[in-house]
Amino acid sequence: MTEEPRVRKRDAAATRASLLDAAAALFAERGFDRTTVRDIAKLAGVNQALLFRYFGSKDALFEEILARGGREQIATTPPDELLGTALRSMLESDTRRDRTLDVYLRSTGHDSAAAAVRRQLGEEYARVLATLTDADDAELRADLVLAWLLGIGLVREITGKEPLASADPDDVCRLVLGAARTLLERSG
Amino acid sequence: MTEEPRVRKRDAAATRASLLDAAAALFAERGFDRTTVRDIAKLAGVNQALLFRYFGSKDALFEEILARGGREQIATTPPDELLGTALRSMLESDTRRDRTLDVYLRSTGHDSAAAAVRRQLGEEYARVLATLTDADDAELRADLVLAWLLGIGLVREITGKEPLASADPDDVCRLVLGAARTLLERSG
DNA sequence: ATTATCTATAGATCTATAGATAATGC
DNA sequence: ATTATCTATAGATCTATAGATAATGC
Repeated sequence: MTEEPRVRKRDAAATRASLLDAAAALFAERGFDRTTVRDIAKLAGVNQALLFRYFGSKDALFEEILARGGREQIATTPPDELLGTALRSMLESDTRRDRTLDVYLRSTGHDSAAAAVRRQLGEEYARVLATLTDADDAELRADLVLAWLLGIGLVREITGKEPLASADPDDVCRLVLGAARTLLERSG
Repeated sequence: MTEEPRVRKRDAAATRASLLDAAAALFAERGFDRTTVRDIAKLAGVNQALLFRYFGSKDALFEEILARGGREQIATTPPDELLGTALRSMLESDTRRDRTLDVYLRSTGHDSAAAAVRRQLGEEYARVLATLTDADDAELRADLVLAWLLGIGLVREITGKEPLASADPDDVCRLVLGAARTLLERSG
C-alpha cells in the first residue's frame, strides 16, 4: 500500500494539483463568489500565496477548472446512447464524479462559467445530439434536450425540490428518455 | 399627463418601492453577490443608509424580492393550460415581465433563493401539474417538466447558447409541449 | 544557486450603524 | 415634534503582492 505521504516534500506540481482539487470541490459546493482563496488554500493544505504564484489570480484558477471539465466521454459514446449516458452520469451520486456541472450551476453570476458551458455543451453535446434527428430544427431540439439536463441538475443539486431531488436515477432516465424521443427521433 | 415628479417629496413608501424595484433589476442582472447595496441605492436614486432603515439588511431585501415573485398567474389559469402559459410568459422578452426567475437563476449560490424556488414551484406549479396525469409517479413527472422550464430559462438567459437563446417562442412552445405531453397525459 | 514556501501587509472593497440635518404635519 | 434623509465612518472582509526564509539538487 503506497499511501499518500502526510507530510509532502516540496513539490510544485503536487501543490498545484492540490489547489485545483480543493478549488473544484469548494466552487462546486458554494460557487465562485462565496469561496475565498484562503478557504481553497486551507483545504488544499498549502499557503494562500501559492495560489497566486501558480495560477495568477482567483479568476484564472476558476477558468482552469472550467476548462478541464468533462472532455472525454463524448468521443467514446455512440450518438444514440449519449443522452442516456450523460443523464445517468449526472444522476449518479458517485463521490468520484465530475463536479464541473455543479461549479457552473452555483456560479451563474460569473460570465466565464456561462461561456464555458456554452462552448462545451455547444461544440460537443449539441453537435452530436443534433445528428440524431433529420428535422430541420435539429439544433434547437438538441438545445432543448440539453436545457432539460441542466434543469434537472439544477433542481436536484441546488433547488433540492422533492421528489425529483431524491428520485431513483432509473425512473428519471426512463421518463426523460421517453419524452426526449419525441424530439430526437427520425421522421422517416 | 401626470408625470412622475423628478424631485420627489419625502415619501417613505415611494423610497421603499424604488429600492425594491432597483434591487430586483440588479439582482436579476448580476445576481445577489455581485450587486452592492450602493449600486441599488444609486439606481433607486436614494441614500444607501435608507436601504438598511427600510429593510434591515441586504439579505432581508433579497428575501422580500423573492417573496413577492409570481403569485397570481396560477389561480387564474386552468391546469391544462398552465404549462403553456408559464412557458410562454417565460419566453416573452417583455421588459415588463417578472424577473424573479432571473434573480434565482443568477443567485444560485444563495440558499434563500433555492428555498424560495422550492417553495413556490413546489407548492403551486408542481401541485397543479401533477393533477394532469393519473400515473402513480405524477409528482416526479411534474418536477421533471418544471426542471425543463428552469433549464430553458437558464440556457436562454444565462448561458446564452444558440440557437435556443434566440429561438422563436412559438417554436419552443410547440416542441416542449409536444414532448411534455408524453409525461403528463392520462393513461385511460 | 535555485525555487518552493511562508510572513506580513497594502489597498480596495462592502455591509452596517451612530448620529446629524432638515422637511413635513399638527 | 416627528421622521425621512444624509454624513461620516467603523469594522470586517477579500484579493493580491513584496520580500524573507528554507529546502532541494548540482
